[in-house]
Amino acid sequence: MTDITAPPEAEREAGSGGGDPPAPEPIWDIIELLFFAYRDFVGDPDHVLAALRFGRAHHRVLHFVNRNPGMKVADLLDILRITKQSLGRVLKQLIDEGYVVQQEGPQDRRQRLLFVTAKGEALAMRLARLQTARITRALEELGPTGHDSARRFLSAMIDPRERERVLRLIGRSDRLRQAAVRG
Amino acid sequence: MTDITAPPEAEREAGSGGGDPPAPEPIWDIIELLFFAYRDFVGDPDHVLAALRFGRAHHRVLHFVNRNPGMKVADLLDILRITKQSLGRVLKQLIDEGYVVQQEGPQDRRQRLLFVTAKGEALAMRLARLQTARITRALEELGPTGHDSARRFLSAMIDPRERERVLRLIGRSDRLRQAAVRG
DNA sequence: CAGTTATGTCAGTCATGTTGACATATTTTG
DNA sequence: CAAAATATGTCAACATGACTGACATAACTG
Repeated sequence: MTDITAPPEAEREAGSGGGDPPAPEPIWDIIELLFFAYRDFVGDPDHVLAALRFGRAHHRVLHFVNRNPGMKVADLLDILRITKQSLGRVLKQLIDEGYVVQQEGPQDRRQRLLFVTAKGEALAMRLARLQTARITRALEELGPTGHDSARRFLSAMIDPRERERVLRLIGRSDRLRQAAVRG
Repeated sequence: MTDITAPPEAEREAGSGGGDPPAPEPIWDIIELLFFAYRDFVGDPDHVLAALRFGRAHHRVLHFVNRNPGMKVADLLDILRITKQSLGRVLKQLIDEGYVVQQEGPQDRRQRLLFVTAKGEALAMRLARLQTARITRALEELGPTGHDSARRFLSAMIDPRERERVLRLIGRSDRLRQAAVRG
């Protein structure tokens, strides 16, 4: 194990004469670790998806539909922050190949509520377990407070404006899926 | 602050009868937080880059050249894991617009060692400071061990096979840039 | 009924990745 | 030294997943 624990920390170059405030050194380690960690994190599912002729865009859609059964198309667009045209293409493929189904909204019949099929859930869970394996391995290295630290760090990295919304989404999804399992 | 600290943790559904091992519930919170956190993290630079008609690909190249002055094209390809054709396109633009320069290798004259210009460094630093601002804000919420926790978590998320290499790269880049500043 | 909303679709463009083939200069090797 | 290997660049074609703009349909709402 290299010296991960020894902070390089940016020996604040002793601000010599005067002039402008010396502009603190960027936090290079976190910036670069995020790049490499995220690449590996999304790389796991990529291989499985490639075999099915799917890409990351399909994964994102499948993931959030699996997590939020019965969600509206508009909500999905809002979460993913893409246009309906972009969503349309991948959603159509997921529907055509039997991973997702749409169902008329019971109150508002304009809505096409989204659900994963058994096949869709199986794939979503398979991909989630791949990513979970990596996360579990990582958290085990960090001791009992690891999960909490990671969660707090990542939450804090989200725009304050949307943080609430995201945390609410994550919590709500948990309850939704529980209900779907029991129902 | 919502209940970030209360682990939803996946009430391991008490494995009823028997059959297959019940396949533990995925770690949904970290999976989704990574998605949202990373999106915001790369979103900051995107706005600045868009104004210059650059994209993320340009950012990555500029970043690593700034961090590793004098690096070989082959090393950059290896870090980014893209093809030379993909690199070529964005690198050419960065060179044409005066952000990066190439210099013949002193030992091996086939090599085109890469350096940022003053203009290139200014942009790279500006983007890094944007990301650093977000990271700083996040780490401040986590107390004194925040930086270390985050670093250890992200390191652990990287493939064990390449972790060493990445950590060495990060450490070496710090020293290289220090030398370039003093030199 | 008129206007708004939820969704879908067609067409064109852009950014960024890919393969495959080939070119050029330089170093290394038999 | 000639031949092979290496470092880099470039052309062409293609895939994915974003985008904008325009338009269509059905259903809800006032």
